[in-house]
Amino acid sequence: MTKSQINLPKTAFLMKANLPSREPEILKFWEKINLYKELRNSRKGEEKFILHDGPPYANGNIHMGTALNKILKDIIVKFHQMEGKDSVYVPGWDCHGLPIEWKIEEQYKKSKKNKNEVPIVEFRKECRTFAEKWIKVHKDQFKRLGVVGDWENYYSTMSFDAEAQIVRELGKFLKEGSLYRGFKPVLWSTVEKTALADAEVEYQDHKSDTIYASFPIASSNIKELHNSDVIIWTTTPWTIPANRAIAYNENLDYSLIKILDEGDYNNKNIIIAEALIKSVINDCKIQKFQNLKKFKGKDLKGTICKHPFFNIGYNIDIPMLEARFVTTEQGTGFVHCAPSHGPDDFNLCLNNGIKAIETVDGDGKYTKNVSLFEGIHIFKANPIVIEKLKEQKNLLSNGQLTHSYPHSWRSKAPLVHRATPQWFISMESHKLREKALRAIDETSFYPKKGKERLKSMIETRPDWCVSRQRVWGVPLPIFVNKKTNEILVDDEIIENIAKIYEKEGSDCWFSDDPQKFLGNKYKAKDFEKLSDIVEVWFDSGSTHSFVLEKRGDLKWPASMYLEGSDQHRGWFHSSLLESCGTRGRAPFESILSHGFVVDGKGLKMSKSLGNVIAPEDILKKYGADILRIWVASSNYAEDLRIDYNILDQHSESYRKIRNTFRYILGNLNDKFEDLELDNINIQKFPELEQLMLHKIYCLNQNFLKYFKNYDFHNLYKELLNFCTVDLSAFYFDIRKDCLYCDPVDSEKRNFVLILLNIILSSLLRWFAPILSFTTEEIFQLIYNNQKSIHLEKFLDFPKKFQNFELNEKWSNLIRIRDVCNLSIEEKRSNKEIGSSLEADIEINLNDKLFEISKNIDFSELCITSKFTINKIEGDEIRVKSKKATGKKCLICWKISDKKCKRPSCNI
RNA sequence: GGGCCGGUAGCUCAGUUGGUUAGAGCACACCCUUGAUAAGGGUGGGGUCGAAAGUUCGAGUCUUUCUCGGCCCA
Repeated sequence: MTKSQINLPKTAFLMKANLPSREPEILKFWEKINLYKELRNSRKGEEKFILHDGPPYANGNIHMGTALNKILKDIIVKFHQMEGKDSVYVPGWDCHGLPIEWKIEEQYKKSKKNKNEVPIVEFRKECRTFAEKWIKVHKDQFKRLGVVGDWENYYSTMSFDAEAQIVRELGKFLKEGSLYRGFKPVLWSTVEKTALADAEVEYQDHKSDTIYASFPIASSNIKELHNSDVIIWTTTPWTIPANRAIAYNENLDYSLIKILDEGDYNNKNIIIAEALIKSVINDCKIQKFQNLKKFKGKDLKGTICKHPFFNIGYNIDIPMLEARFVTTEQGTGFVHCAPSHGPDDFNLCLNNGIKAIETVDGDGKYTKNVSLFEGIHIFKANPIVIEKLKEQKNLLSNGQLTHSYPHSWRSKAPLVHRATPQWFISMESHKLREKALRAIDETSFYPKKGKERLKSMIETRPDWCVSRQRVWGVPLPIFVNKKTNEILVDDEIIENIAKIYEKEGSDCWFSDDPQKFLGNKYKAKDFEKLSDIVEVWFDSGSTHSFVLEKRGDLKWPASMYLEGSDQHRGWFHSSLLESCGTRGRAPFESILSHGFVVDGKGLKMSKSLGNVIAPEDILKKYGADILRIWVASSNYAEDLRIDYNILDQHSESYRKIRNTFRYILGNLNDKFEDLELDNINIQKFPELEQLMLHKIYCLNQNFLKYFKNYDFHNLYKELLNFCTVDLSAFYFDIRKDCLYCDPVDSEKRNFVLILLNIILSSLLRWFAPILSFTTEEIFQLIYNNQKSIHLEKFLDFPKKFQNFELNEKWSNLIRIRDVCNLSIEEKRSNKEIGSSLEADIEINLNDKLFEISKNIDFSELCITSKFTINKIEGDEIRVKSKKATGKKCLICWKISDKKCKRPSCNI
């Protein structure tokens, strides 16, 4: 009977969230109302916030890292939208490149198709179809996470517009002169006269000639080394003419040895690694020698050698360079470096300003760049090199060795590293490095440490090699004059190519008459058309040009780029260089980088460890909002841990939040009223409500502060604590009495309802960017499927909510309340009382606290039936509790001797 | 192997320029409530701050070494 006399909460909002099945319904709603379009309309003309999407590679299902990335982007985009900005998100995909080529080749292998017999254009079409398929898959998976964006008009690096613009971008480097032709070693078959990819290489045993050769030292900081020889060991004697440097390891110990045997090396001093003395002595059959001196590798710094052929036209300095790839596994502890014939050699030399040149032609013959050897085939050169070394008395020993060596899987012929023409963007010629470093300084980084990371990479990186000998990509739009060997630099031609690509894509480069691209201005027969493609980092590094600049709904530069921390060497890096080279500044105003997803113990996820969790598993078991909580509550500056235990904990927090909403909705009976916060007359409110308004105001300030720094884990924690500490355990608990038992027309109760409205309205907005689905579910409930929460703005709380004086007073009252709770708990554990409503508390306070407590109803505050308050000296707070006496009111459940103020009190 | 970043309760995170007994929420335990009930309240236990050494009157905080992990490079 009495239940009908009180106002118990009633709501259609169920505690059971059932997110895995409810969320797809909400997705349908967003689709139905065309949320993305509505979002744009709602912020027309407002300041733009553009988070430019780093394109994922269109291949394979998404994993936790991608999910994290997209959710974090979505959270940020939504925050800015709710802040009132026109916050546009255009997703994109990276489509060209080797991984897709491999997938298609794999399919060929399965169906026993020969790739070489398939026309390039047909092959490329299959790559395109493959990428399209995965874009579709990704799109659905991203949408399911609650990510809102322009999914209908996404961008891709393989769209005709993109391919055209990439050509224009390259044209800019070409015109400027910073794009130059250099040489870089690739694995080459002299039989097929072609470069081979790693996947096309087979390792087989091969018998090689080996030599120990001398490089006489010309100058060194170590006195004793003057007139000594550095000894190197190699299995490719034919690369000696191309030698330009010698590598050592600064951590190794080296020894200077005097050879006492008769012969060319009689009384000669040589240096080798100490750890390899024995093996060299054995190998070279040295009988007698003497140890002269030991020294550290690092002391070799600055040493310059002469080429073994310095007397016969090779009068060049051979610097000694520090390199970590030098080990004591084999050889002498010194590695001979021919930048044209080895990747290690190439990189080391490039970093030290020594460029590779074309030393061997496609057939395997030395070019005119190699004196003494021009025209000789490299596979016939070893005996000649050995002979010449002997002649010059720079051959310590030679022999043969059978070892594993790369061969072509098709012809089975041994392969060589051969410097082939490649296209580079210079870091120095037009001050690209300087521009990029300046641009980094002008960029905000979240977290700050990203700045140094990117900077140190730009500081040391070599020139950017942008050409690849593959087919699935944008062709390098370059013609070389057959007679003069000069590169054709002409804006008109570049623009002509771009225009053609805009219409039909870049496939035609491989199939159509070259004259099509050259127009009437040049004759195709005078030029060689390149068949290289642009490396894919240039593609994605150019997205700012064909997405941000080209679309009217976006702006250049982007407000933010947001990716995993590995992209400091990837997309952040390539975008920075591309943009600084073509536009003199970064394409972004800020960079946010996040760590990697690891398992609950901090280990990386791997199939073999069995600790992989797929986003799909989480969506099925928990729902996207739980995953979004995980993103928001994790510190993305470090690696992010995830396992089912962690997710369980977050779903518990979710339930707390959900129940907070449910309490409000229940007491409002799902009837929500929009209130004009400025019109609220605070003075009329009970103090407790005034205190809550102050707390809301402060929370919002912290909220804004955290949001400004993209500090979501602290922001989320603040919101969660508000729900648990301030609302559930305090305000809601205290106000149950008023909400349930006071008459519906009571003034006090109405004030409480106003507060609940304000709290609901605030919480919905604060949480909306994170709990995108749940806040929408509630919004639909209170607005009867009218509009979306995501179209709303954050509330602007009037300054008058702030009341530090009141807050100070109430923090003291809460301290008193805590002591009361302790006292009540004591009685409870003695089994004297159960519910706090059975208690009668005697509160003794010192002067100061007594003063502020005068008008306070502690029985309301501490949810007891009775209280008395006295002034004491000595202690600050002292509370005694006893069991309250009297009868229990059936309405408010308070125990009293006399009738309470509730109308139908039974006492 | 090198460079960079990191390790604070079971979990997610706070912890100012070194300064009382290292905090919060969740989880856990016990109790209460059954009018927030697939809820709610109260109380409580829980930490060698990755390890060791050093600087200092005093170190989670500064230095060094080690260890474990992550990213990038080789």
